[in-house]
Amino acid sequence: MQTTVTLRDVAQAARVSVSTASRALAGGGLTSRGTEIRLQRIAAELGYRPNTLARGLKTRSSRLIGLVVHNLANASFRVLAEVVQSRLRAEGYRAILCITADDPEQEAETIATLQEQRADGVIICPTGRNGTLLAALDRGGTPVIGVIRRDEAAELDCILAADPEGAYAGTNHLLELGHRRIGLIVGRQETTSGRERLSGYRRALEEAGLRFDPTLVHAGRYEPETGLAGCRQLLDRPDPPSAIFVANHESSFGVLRGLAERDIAVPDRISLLCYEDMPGFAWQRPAISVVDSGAGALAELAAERLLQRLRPGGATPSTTAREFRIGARLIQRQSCAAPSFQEA
Amino acid sequence: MQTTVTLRDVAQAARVSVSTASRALAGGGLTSRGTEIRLQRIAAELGYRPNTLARGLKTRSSRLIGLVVHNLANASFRVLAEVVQSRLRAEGYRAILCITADDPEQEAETIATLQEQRADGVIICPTGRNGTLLAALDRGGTPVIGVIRRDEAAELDCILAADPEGAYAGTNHLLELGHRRIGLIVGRQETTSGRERLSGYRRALEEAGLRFDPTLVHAGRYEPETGLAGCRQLLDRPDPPSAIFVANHESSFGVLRGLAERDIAVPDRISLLCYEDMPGFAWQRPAISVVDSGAGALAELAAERLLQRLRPGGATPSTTAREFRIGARLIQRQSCAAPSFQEA
DNA sequence: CTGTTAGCGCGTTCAG
DNA sequence: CTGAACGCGCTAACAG
Repeated sequence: MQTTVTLRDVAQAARVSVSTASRALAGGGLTSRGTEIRLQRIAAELGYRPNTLARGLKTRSSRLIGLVVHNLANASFRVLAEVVQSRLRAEGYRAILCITADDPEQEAETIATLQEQRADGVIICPTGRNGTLLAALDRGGTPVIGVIRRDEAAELDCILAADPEGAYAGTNHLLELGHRRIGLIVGRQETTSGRERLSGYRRALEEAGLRFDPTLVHAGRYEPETGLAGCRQLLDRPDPPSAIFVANHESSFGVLRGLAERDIAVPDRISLLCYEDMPGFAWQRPAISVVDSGAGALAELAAERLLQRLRPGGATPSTTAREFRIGARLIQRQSCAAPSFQEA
Repeated sequence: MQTTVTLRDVAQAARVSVSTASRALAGGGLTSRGTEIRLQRIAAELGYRPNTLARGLKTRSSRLIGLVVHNLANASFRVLAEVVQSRLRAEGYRAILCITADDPEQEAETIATLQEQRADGVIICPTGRNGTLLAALDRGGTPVIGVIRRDEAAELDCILAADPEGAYAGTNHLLELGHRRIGLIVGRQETTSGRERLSGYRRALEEAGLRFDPTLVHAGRYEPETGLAGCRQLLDRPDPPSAIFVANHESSFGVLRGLAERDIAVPDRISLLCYEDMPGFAWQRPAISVVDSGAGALAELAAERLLQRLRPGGATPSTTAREFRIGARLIQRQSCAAPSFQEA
């Protein structure tokens, strides 16, 4: 059954040596035009498929790239996976999907496996606890590109979102509309993005001459529940904010629910601004304004950067390890408006 | 730099032959306990990582599984990817993520590449145009499990959703609430799920003694736009339905929008029932009732079935190729109610 | 331009 | 229980 037709079979059928067959099929013009097309034909007839394992053993390149993310529920990771996969495929690479659940142990195990698999490169959103492993991998010759979060312990190429600027721009937008009390739902302060978004919010406030009020800030895990809890807490205040900035993507649904359960009209009563765009936001009613962190562009740059280092003579890490930022973009839809008089 | 430590290095350091080292690290008790743990230690010290490529060349097994889906936006595909990836990893396999965009050409190319990569198995949601290729792959010894859609041309193991029953149950639910005119937004009739859901809807209607009215049915591409167009069309009728069953997951957002833009109260004015659960539905206001097609269970069964065939002595296709159905489940939330008197 | 030779790193016979 | 030899399928030296 298992009719694995090998290069030798093709060579024999064509009455040439294996190496000639190899060269002809590689097609670099290392054989005469005649034998080249003849071998192409014979190979096709026999249904020959080169064995990537054998080739990889020889060339020390598996054409496999590790794509390591925390999950696929987050819109950014999803876009990352789709874009990276497609860009890599165009260059003859395949992506191994690795999901870590933001768990250092699973991440460590994943890195080890990727090493055994002789992955040619890795694109990873790090947990931050395995920087040493990642740095070693990179130094060992396997390019590693960090995305979204920076691993402080590793000197890696990394592509990040412009979170400080994005949060600043978003907050500013609300400020310009006239809001003075702006609630913030933000991610855990142990993460880069959590910290950076809070700092952008804070800077905008202070530049506008407003006092930073920590009680208006609700930092928590990346889950809808965080948004619901934060939203309720903000609404329960004697002096609720006139706008809420949900800078923790996963929490958006929770906030939406929190607002709806008290029949709070958006944007008439409270303005709502979210972070990281996703298809659902545009279809909501009112359509939700967002700070788009540019996951697509980030993914493309990550893939490009990796591919560049994969090409012969590609940049080595030590000389060039650097950080890129993808600009954030404010997308105005219908969920933000000037505060009602009552609040002003 | 590239300090690739090989089995030979380990053997030399331990002053044994390569084969002894191999056996010791395999750990099947083929060496003395002493050398076994000694080699384990030395290997660890040297940071030895077996080369999967070389091993695969020898054992004819890459430990790689092709995971082929149309996209990652669809909630079912997302769950499929997460679950399959995790289940496979537990057994030492890795998933290669392949996205086809439901395009037969990309699918064909993907299958070819997977063959070159010597994937040990494939889990695929087929486009339906490459059944021959898939069947050949399966017969060639690489187990292929079809999911979600059936490829008519290929005699494959496949795990499908219970779409006829799910649509039947959903429609019945609305019928029991007292609805008599139920609009249906459904997928393209070229797809199994599109046809089966329509037929389930139809059967429920007829069993209830109602005439099937094709003008209440809007079949279209798997996109939000389909839902918006269908919703508008239904609402524009002189006799609009009192309930809408959105049996095309991607269209849900569009229907939600269509309802909202005319300020139609759900479920007071119109009841809404969707298909395939996702986190967002529960967080909506009102929370959306759904027919859950059980993507998680489907993914688990697909992985399990594949693993089973991968194990030595696993079932061969010809003797056992069969179809599984994952039961659908109605999840009642708040978007369905009895029709208002005006409609009855 | 083509054939011959030699491994890539590992698992697995076959002797000892 | 251990070592020596072979080959998985392919590419890359080196000759001719």
